[in-house]
Amino acid sequence: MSTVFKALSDPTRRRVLALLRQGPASAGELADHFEFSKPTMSAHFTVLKTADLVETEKQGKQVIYRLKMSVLEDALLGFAKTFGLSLKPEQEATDRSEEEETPS
Amino acid sequence: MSTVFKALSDPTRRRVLALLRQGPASAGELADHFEFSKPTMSAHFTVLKTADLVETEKQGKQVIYRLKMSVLEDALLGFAKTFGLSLKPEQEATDRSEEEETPS
DNA sequence: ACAACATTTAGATAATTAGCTAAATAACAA
DNA sequence: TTGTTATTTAGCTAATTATCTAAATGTTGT
Repeated sequence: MSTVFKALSDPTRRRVLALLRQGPASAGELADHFEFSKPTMSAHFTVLKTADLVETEKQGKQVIYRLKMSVLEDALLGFAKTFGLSLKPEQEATDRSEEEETPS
Repeated sequence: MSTVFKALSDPTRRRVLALLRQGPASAGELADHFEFSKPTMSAHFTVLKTADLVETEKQGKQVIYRLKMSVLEDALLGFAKTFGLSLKPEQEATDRSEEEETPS
C-alpha cells in the first residue's frame, strides 16, 4: 500500500492514471499529454508499475499501458476503511452518448 | 489536493491520522506511539497541518491535534470520483458512550 | 544491412525529504 | 525567579526524487 500512496503523491502520475481511466494507451501517447521529456515520463511509468497500478503489454514498437483499476480500488478502499468510509462504484456514464442524463 | 496526497504518502503520517480518528490527542501522546524523536514527529504534524488535515488547539502546555475528517473525506472523494468511485460512510459501531449528540 | 521510430537505461544534478541533536519558546508550578 | 514540562525551531546530513541529455535497445520497413 505504501508504494501505491507514494505513486499517488505525484500529480503527474495521478494525471497519467486519470488518462488511463479512459482506456489503454501507449507510452508515447501518454507522454504527449505532458511537457516533460520521454525519459522523465518513463520514470513515472516505472513508479506506477512498481506500485502495480498499471500493467504493460508490448505491441510492436509500442508499449501499451493499462490501468489496474482493482489495485487502485483496493488501496483506496483499504485506506478509507480505516476512517470508517467505504467505496462504492458511482453511477457510470453509459455508452449512450446522445442520451440525456438521468436526474439525480 | 496535492498537499493532501503528499501528506498521505508517508506511512507515519497515515498512522498519525488513524490515531486521531480515535479522537483528539496532544503532540506528545501522538509521538509516544512512534520511535522517532519529538522534533521529527513535530515535522510530520506540520505537514499534516499544511495539508489542512488536522487542526490544533493550545491547552496549557499542550497542543491538541484534531483530525479534520471532512478535508480527508473530500480529498479522497474528489480523487475517487475521477475513477468512477464514490465514498460512503460505513456501518459504524454504535458505541454512543462518549457522545453528547441529540438522538435523531 | 540500414534507417526510422518507440521506449528505456545510464548518468548527472538540483530540490526535497525524513531523520537527528541541540537550542529556543511557552506555560505552569514552587 | 528558577525549574520542569511540552512543543517547536534551527541547523545539519543522508537518502530519495524529479528532472534533464545522451546513449542503448528493440521493432519494423526498405
